Amino acid sequence: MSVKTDIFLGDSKDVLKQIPDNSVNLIFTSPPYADQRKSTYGGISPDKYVEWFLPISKELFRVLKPDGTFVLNIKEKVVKGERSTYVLELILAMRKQGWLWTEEFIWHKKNSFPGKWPNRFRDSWERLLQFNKQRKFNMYQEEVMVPMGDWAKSRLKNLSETDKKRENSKVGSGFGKNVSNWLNRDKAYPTNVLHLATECNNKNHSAAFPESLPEWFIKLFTKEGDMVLDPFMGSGTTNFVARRMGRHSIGIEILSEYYNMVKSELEKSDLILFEPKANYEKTKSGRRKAIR
Amino acid sequence: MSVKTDIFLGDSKDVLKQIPDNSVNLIFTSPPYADQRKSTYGGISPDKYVEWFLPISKELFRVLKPDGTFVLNIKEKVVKGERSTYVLELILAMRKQGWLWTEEFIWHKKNSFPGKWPNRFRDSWERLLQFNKQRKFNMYQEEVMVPMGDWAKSRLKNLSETDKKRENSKVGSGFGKNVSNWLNRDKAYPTNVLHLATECNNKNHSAAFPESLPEWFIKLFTKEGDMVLDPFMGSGTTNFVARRMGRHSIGIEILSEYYNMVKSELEKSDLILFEPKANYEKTKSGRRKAIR
DNA sequence: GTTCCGCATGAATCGATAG
DNA sequence: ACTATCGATTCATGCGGAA
Repeated sequence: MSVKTDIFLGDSKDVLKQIPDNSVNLIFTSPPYADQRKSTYGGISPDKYVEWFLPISKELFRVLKPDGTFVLNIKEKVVKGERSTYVLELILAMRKQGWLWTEEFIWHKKNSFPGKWPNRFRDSWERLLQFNKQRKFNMYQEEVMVPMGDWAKSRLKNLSETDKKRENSKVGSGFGKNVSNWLNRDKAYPTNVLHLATECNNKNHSAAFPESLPEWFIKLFTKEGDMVLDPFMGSGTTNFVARRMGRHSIGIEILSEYYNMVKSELEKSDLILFEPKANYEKTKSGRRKAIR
Repeated sequence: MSVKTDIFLGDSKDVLKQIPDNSVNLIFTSPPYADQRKSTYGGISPDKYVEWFLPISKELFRVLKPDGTFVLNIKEKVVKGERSTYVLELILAMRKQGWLWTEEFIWHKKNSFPGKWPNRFRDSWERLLQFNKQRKFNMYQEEVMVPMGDWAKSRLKNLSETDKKRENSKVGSGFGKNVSNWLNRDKAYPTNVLHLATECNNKNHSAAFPESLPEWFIKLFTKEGDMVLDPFMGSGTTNFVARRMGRHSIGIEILSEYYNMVKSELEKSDLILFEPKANYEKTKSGRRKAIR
C-alpha cells in the first residue's frame, strides 16, 4: 500500500540507464524548452534540440512498457519572428526511433501571459504529444469523463423531477436501473483539447504546468500502483501528483537546487506518514492549505 | 466602391499562373485533406500530399504581396492508429521554398464530430498555419479585439453577430447605433486560440469551416479594397465573406459542381444589387431567413 | 413574441467483413 | 496480405415546430 517516489540527481541521458526495460507505465514530462541564451542551464539552442533529445527519448523507449504511454509537453519558441521547427523535426526523428505519434493534445492555457506585439498575439496553447510503442496501449477513458455541455444543462431543468425520482429509487429500493443510464448521460468523453489555467500563484516553485495537467494524463493512462516517470522533474509536480494518486514514480533532475527542494518536500511528507493518524489528518490539511 | 469577385474553374496549379506577381494581400484556404480513398476525387494520399501541394504553394508565394499573409487551414488524419506526419513535412518543405512559418493558430471546434474509440478521443481542433514572405507584414490587430467580458465563452461568435448587425444597418438606414455602443466597450486583444463551432446545419452548402473563420483572418490581415485569394474555393465561403466585407477576391475550384454553385450564387447577388432599394431590402431579408 | 424541446447532422475513427 | 466499404459509436449546434 506504500507508494514509492524515487528521485535521482543527474542527467537523464545517464540516469535512465539504471532503470530496467519495460518498467514504466507513463512518462509525463515537460523538458527544458529550447532557448537562445546558452548561458542559462537547460538553454539548449533550437538547432541542437533534436540532437540533444534523441539519446534520451531512446532510453525512454527502452524503459517504457509496451502498453505504456509517453506524453511530452512542449511548445516551440519564436526565433526571429518565426516559429522554430525543432518540435516538428523531433516528432519525425522520434518516429524513426520506433515511436508511434498517436495523438497531439492541445493544452489551452486559459489565462495566458498578457502582452502584445506588433505582429503576434499572445501564445495561449501548448502541445501535448502522445507517443506509444505499439497501437494497443492502456487507456482508462472513463476516468476522465466530464460533465456534459450546455445542451444537457439547459435541458436538465425539466428533467429535474424525473431525476429526483431516479435518485430516490437509488437511495430507497436498491438499484434503480435508470441510474446507470442517467449517470452515463450526465457525463461525456472529453476531446483532445484541454482547458486549464496556468498556476501563477505558487510562491516558491514555478512549475511549468498546473497539477491538473499531469493529473489528467495519470488518470487516463495509469491505474493505482503503476509507475510514472518524469525525466525532467523540475519542481516535482508530476511526482507529487502521482504520489497523491497512489502511483509509484521516478523523477530525474540535473539541477541540485530543484533536486534538493523536492527531496526535502518528500522527507517532510514521509515524516507525516509516521505520525499518528489524528495528527496526520491535521497536518495534511494544513499542508494542503499552505500549498494552495 | 464595387467589389470584384472572380472565380475560376480549374486546377490551382495551372490557374494561378494567370495571376500576376505580388497582387494578393491574403490567401486563406482549406485544401482537401489527405485521404486514404484514392478513388474519390480530391483523395490525395498522405504519402503524396507534400509532393502534390508544393507546386501550388510555390505559385502562391509568387502571387502574394511581400507584406501579405497566407493562412492554411489543415489537420492531419489518423492512419493506422497514428497521426500522419504530412503536415509537419509540409511546413518544413514550404520553409525551403522561402516561406516563413510565422505562427500556428488553433481552431478549437466546439462541436466536433462525436464518437468513441478504444484508444482515442474526439478530435476537436485544427491547425491554422500562418505563413509570410517576410518578417514585416500587415496586421490590423485592433480589428479583431474582443469585448473583455466574453472571454471564456464564444467570443468570436459574438463578434460575428455584431458584424452581421453592423452589416445590416449599413446596408439599410445608414450606420447603426449598435456599432458605436459596441465600440465603446473595453476590449482586449485575442490570443492564438480561436473558439468556433463548425457549421453543420446549412442545407445547401456544406462548408468546411464557419464564416467567422475567414472573417477573422480577413479582418486581421486586410483592409477594404484589398485582394483575398482562395485557391481551393469549395463552396465559396471565403469569397462570399470577403465580398460582404468589401474585399476583392479570387476563387479557384477544380470541381465544376462547386464552381457552378458559387457562380449562380454570385449572379444572384449581382442581380440584387441592380434592384431598387425597397425591393432589395425585402429580398435580402428573405434570403437571410432562408439561409437560417 | 418568447422559451423550450425534438431532431438531423457533421473535414471522425475503429474494427469487421468482403472482394 | 492488402484495400474498399459499412455499421456503430456519440455530442454540440441551430433550425423549426410547439407550448
